[in-house]
Amino acid sequence: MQNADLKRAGLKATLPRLRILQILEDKAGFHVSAEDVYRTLLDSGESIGLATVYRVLTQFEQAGLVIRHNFEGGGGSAVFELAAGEHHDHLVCVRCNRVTEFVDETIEQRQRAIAAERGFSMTDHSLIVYGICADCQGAAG
Amino acid sequence: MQNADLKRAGLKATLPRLRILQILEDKAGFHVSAEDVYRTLLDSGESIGLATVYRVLTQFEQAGLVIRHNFEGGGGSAVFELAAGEHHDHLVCVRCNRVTEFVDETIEQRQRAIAAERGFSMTDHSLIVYGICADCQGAAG
DNA sequence: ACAATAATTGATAACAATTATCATTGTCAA
DNA sequence: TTGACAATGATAATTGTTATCAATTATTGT
Repeated sequence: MQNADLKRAGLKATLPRLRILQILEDKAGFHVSAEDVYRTLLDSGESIGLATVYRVLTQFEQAGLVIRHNFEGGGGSAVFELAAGEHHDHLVCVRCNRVTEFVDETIEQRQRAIAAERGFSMTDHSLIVYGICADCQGAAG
Repeated sequence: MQNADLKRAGLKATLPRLRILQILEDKAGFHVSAEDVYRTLLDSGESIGLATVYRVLTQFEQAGLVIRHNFEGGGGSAVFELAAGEHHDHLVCVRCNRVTEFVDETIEQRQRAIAAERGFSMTDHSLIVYGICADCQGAAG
């Protein structure tokens, strides 16, 4: 139950937060911007302020519920995804902006090793491979 | 000679461009923002417009002379480094923002393999490991 | 070297994404 | 239920960056 997820994160279970969490779950596996969330809520008849969307997404990020990405392009806006599940890296199509996820244990190990070698205490890491996806290669371009 | 570098990139060898290229060379290995470049020029008595700095850095990026990064934090501003030399990835200290570079052929290979497996034609990739550097771990925190 | 031509510059306005402000509203523990 | 305090939302403010456009400067042919 989402209510509990929020409490666990130290956040009061307010309507806007529940709504936003719901949307993120509905779009699990996708990457949405604050504007996307806002529009989706307005379109479904809900009333919410854009500032609240930004605030809540930031709170969710700090609580570890969602992950924020700053992919190249994308109009410069950050995108968010539910943090549920395993860590993963991203393949981003520079034509259609579609995002595919992947996990590679060899890369994970090497990253840990490299951080350790240099005395870094790793807090996070971000690997993004940009390219043109199979579909977009087929299409004229 | 920098003059030739610019010509080769299809850019006229103007004073602002030469100055900015010089600064990037002086700070080779460092990562500077547009604002940093602007301030450095003003401090050394040069006269330049901020718009020109942004424009020139973007042109340099398109010409392949510099690489733009959007690290987390850093006030949200992009940083640039001279593209001279080999491709490399980055370790960023989340405390002091210092950036260390590294190359790992195993990771490079896996990335290529992953892109190929999914039918992606890789155009670029970005790997950033965030953590706390040895110095900052030593210091109180 | 010099004038013509087209690109470049710089001051500033415009922009987009995001954050701060603050009066009003909602949540929750007692 | 109610009081205390956090959350919301409308909107102003900020920040990093890009567009505008008249004035300036680099190249090219002579």
